[in-house]
Amino acid sequence: MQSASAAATGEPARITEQSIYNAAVRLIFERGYHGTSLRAVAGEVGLQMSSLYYYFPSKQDLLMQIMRRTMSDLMATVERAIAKAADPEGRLRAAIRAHILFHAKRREEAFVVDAELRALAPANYAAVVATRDRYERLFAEVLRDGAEQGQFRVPDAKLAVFALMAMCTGVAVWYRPHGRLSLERVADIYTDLFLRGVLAGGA
Amino acid sequence: MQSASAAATGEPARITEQSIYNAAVRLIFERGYHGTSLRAVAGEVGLQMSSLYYYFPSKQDLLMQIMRRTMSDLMATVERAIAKAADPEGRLRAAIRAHILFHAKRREEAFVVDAELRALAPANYAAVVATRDRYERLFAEVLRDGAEQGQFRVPDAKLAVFALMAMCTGVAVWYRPHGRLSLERVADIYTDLFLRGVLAGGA
DNA sequence: CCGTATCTATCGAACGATCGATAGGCAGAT
DNA sequence: ATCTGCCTATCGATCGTTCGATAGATACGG
Repeated sequence: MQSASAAATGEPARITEQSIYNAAVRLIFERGYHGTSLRAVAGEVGLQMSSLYYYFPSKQDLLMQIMRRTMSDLMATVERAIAKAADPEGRLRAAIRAHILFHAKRREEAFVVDAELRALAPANYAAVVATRDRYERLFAEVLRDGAEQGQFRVPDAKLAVFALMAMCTGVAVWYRPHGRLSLERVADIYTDLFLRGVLAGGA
Repeated sequence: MQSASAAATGEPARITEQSIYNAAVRLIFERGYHGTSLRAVAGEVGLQMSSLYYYFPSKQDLLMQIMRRTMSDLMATVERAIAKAADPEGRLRAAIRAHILFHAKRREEAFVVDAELRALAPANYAAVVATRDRYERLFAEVLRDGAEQGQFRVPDAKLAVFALMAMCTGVAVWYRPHGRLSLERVADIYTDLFLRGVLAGGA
């Protein structure tokens, strides 16, 4: 008596694996890692908990896969955006926009990455933090380039990146797909706000 | 054989209660609500877990007390800061500074308030969110005042507050007492960054 | 000043529930 | 006959909570 999910043969396994991933993301987003039981994840997919171990070696590993996949996609997205623009201002605008769009479109995953760092085992924590630092350096370099060329005025690039990251990552906390403001509008307002903050010129 | 904590008669109880509060804040800050066991909290204070129930009716209530006390103190601090300034720009500067200083000086408590909303029972969640909304309205009103008087240019006050809150609350995530930049310097940079972003004038 | 009752602050032991993880089996497709 | 995908059953550990007991301080009546 197996429920809704799968009949099973080759391809369906991939579907099941993705379903588990999706369910885990949603539940961890809602309740946190320690607040989410594997039984709840399995129930969401229509499986018994032990069946999850056919796809994932442990709960910790499941979280780690979410983090890895999400961060890798985010990094690639922002790198592509930066590469397309010519000057620091254009690069910064593109990077912020890409970051915000990503955090809105994949808000649950993005939020989990930010909120569940604490739940990682030491080795995993170190790996994720290292990747995050590489990611933040993308922005810091754009800021420093712009400052050298006189386009930006930033007293401290690292601090500015902290501010920017927190501000834009926050979109994943409150954004709702059919909210009062369109996503494009949100991205525009945020980008303008930060750029006006760092652009040279004016008092 | 009771350890370091208390000999017991009236006054010491207050000390014990405060110790439990402090230990809970620290552990929940580090490991999250669901990742923190009451046994760990008790162990930190040198008590048996059952003794905690002499001071707190439940784990959930302990979290709720942390939230209430912290939010109440934060609200009072920012309200005082706003009251002292005359014009919208001064009020905004004062409010941001107060918010940042609070989140740096009481970073563990402040972080717990932001990060553990999900761990609250529905009724508690509603209460805390209502208080948070009142708090954010303090900033929104200053922004709207300034916009009406032509000092600020904000396309959407609510969105600007979201950005500001995320940005400044983030200080509690990374701030360290003896870091590279002094707290005053951090507050200045953040305040300038946001104010340049919302001040009228310039392109 | 003495005995007795009450209060304060803590303990150790135990509760049922739930956790992540494992072992072994079984049905169906290849 | 094997492999794939899932099951049932169970493990030991740990969770939050409750309980009765108790040592020591305090208050009170004679």
